[in-house]
Amino acid sequence: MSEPLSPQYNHQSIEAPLYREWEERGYFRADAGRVLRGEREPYVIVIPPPNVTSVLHMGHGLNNTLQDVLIRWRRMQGRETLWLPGTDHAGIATQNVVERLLAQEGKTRHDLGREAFVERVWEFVRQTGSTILDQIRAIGCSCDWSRTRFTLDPELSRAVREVFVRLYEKGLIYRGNYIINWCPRCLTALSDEEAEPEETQGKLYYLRYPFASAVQGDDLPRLPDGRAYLVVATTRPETMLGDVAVAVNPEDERYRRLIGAELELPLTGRRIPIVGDAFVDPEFGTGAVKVTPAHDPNDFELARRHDLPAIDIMTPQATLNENAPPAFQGLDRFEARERVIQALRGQELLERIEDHTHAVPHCYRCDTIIEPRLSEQWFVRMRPLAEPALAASREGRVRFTPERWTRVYEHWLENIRDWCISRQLWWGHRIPVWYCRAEGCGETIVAREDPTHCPKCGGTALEQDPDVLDTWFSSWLWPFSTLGWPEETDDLRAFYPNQTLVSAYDILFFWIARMIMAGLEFRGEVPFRDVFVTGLVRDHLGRKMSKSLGNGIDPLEVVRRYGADALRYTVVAGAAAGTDLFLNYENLDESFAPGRYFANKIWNAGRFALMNLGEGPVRAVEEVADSLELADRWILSRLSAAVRETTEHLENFRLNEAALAVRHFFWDELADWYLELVKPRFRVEEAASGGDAERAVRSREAAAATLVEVLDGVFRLLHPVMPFISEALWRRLPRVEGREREPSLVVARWPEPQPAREDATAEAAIGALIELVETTRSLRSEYRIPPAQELEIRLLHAPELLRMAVDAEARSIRRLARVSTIVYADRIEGAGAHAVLRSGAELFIPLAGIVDVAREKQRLEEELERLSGHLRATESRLANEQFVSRAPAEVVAREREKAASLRDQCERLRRKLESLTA
RNA sequence: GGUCGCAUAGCUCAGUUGGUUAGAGCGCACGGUUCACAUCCGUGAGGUCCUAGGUUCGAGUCCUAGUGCGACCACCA
Repeated sequence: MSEPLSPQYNHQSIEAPLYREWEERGYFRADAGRVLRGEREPYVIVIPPPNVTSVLHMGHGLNNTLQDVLIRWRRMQGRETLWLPGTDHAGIATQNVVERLLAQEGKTRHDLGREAFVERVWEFVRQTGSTILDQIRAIGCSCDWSRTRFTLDPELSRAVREVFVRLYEKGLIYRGNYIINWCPRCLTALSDEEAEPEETQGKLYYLRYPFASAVQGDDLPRLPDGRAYLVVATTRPETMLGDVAVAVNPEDERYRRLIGAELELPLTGRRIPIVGDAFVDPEFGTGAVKVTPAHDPNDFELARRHDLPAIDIMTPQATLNENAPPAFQGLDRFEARERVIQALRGQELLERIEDHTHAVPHCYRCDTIIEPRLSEQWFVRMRPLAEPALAASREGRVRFTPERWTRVYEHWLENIRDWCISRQLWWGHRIPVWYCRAEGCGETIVAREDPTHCPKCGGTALEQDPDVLDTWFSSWLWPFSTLGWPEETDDLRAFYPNQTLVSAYDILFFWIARMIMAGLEFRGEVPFRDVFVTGLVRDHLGRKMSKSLGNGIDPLEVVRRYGADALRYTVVAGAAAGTDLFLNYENLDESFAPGRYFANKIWNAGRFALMNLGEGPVRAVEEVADSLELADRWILSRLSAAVRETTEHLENFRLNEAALAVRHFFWDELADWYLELVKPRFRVEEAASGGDAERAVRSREAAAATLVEVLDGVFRLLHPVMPFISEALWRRLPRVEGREREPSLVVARWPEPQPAREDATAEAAIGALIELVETTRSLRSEYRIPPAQELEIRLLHAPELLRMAVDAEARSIRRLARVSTIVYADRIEGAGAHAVLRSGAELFIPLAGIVDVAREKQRLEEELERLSGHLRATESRLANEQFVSRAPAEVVAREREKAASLRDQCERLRRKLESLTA
């Protein structure tokens, strides 16, 4: 308690021990019982589970800080608060990481075999699995670590199976042969959301397909050998080897009569028909489309309509297979493209090549170009799940902040497509489907428990589906699977639905929308009432932070250098709701300056206050009410306003404004003015030597009581955003007589506004005082008066409020403005600096010999011009009858007051100018 | 192609239902060894609130059009 505080805030010695203590005392742990007994309202957030192999990046830093602010604030409000942490097994991402490690040993997963490989991944996950969670601890997050979950935990796996079986039984899960997004590197199917379109500069190739037999018509172009041909345009010429038709629009006059004719597919010799289909856009390319059902989703649909076969010409690795002509077999798809073009050109079958920009889908995990591929996969029928999720947002049962995300969400649901959920991976939840291999049986078994025999034929030759589920198939259950579902646990009853979800917009479809669907389907209730959508973290050039660009910022490095609080304040204050946060990775000092400076300021202001307060207990403000001085009443009033503002901002998810409001109060009001104003009152001996010792003691007592009260309040307001520094200083506050204090700010109560302490008189008086000091300083700077030179100031027309403040704070004014004498005067003489204050007073500083008349005159003229401009505008407004009759009364009244005051000020300035000229 | 968002100080952004003389942080300039803090203190410069119309007594804020960015969605091969 009594060790001196260092002038620099040393976060390293403070943060880790405090965090350990909070955790040990169980402050972060939620108690379902208190909710179920009706003792407390719950407040629950589930963390967006980071990938188990990931390391903390600034996106986590931002997102988790925002969650912690909400959680800590609600906890202080007395809610039973649960912030449930955990990690995601991240199917493809994790499998890729371990496969890369194996590759370094020169092995593939196939060398190990499935079982050994999965064990290897588990080993890796056990080793690294808690890294990211420890990093989240380092930024101060108050998660309930006793409830940490992993999407591959047995309980969560059970929920996954339950969901699969229920959906299957309901007919919402089916297996089928469709075109899916295939990653030839990861060797797995992907969902539509996992295929990321990227604008790509490509080519549009115009190919000539000769007619197989003679056709009528002179208008058709002909090859040198006399055969007529049709031109088709494609971006992927290599797929022509799998063409089964050419389609044209039946309305297209150019081609209508050709429907039914046959073409000879070059390089293969196959005969393919020309079909008519309204899908074809006559405007694009030549208006004739090659149809490749096995390698394009549209062609696949078109082929179904026309009963055409699909010819798959590629292997899973996207090399050409045995269905391609021998010359192309084994070639990679892009190499094949070149060869096909060469071959066609050789036969004069390549018409031309154009540049063409189009969106090419890439694997969201490895960025390989997706190959649309025909294969048998499992799907979820989404339409029936989407309807209730749409209704939930339309009826306001789930709300998005910022609101605009509602439309994005609804648009996606309105156009939802079935979800491909099977992945050809080894790491993940195995699909709970078995096939009976018994002769002539072929039963498909979908079961919660592993079956031992076939329920149809009784045979035991069962084979489980080799595929695993999309990793998001477990994440979408996160808000309730983590609470024990499908068991009807206490946690589930107490903490579902959750209250708020905090997530970046890039996983709106992947995760947020699907959670809402799952919550409604399996619990009949939205999983959370509010979705707080955060922005992304970008670098100063606006690029998303990423490993490959090397433009990332390591939050732990920031914590090490400036402390968690500096990091937290910077990101909270810098991230307006829903907008991206820009940070310069090349200059951390600058990027994190707001938090760094503020933390230091808090530390020093706190240190100074504590030094003055000493160790002894102070009296409660209520006990010294009669001794409170103007400044005390002012700061107490301001505190109440700050409490109200901060709370309102938090309630509306304007966390940045909340942070700024606290900063403004702390720095611009408490530190800059109140601390300066009370300084003299803590020098009792000095004050007492003036005569009235008893009065000096009482004044000091009042100041101490107020200071402790205000610091206590502001540390509480500060705590959700800057938990460490606020707690460290708060604990050192002297005891207040007759009051119990909570053991920690973590569990301290959130302050309430105190209307009884709001004091318009004190606010106006101290406000006028501040203006006086600032104007004096400004004149000093304007006239280049040396800082050390003491001034005499004269006040004319000083209103009662200002006199009150000047009398109360004469000593402080002398010090803060370096003024030796303050005189109330009714006239002024001689040269000097002159200003009209908003409070109505006139300030005059005699400066004979320093101020030259010409200069002062010029300044006054400028001032007069400025003021009369405002006056004219105000008067014209008041002259407008419409304004006077229609504007709210208080606005008009305010305008009238303003006009009167401006008129008065202008008048005085004019007189002063006259006297100067005379 | 569709939808949405953004455009305010050198930079990053606030500005909540239209209503005092449009704000903050950083940066910049000038001045400061006042016993909490130079990660500080003081003072200051810097804005036709993208453009053009409109609604209104009143527009940074609402409407329309345009320009420029950005994002998301989408089957033009």
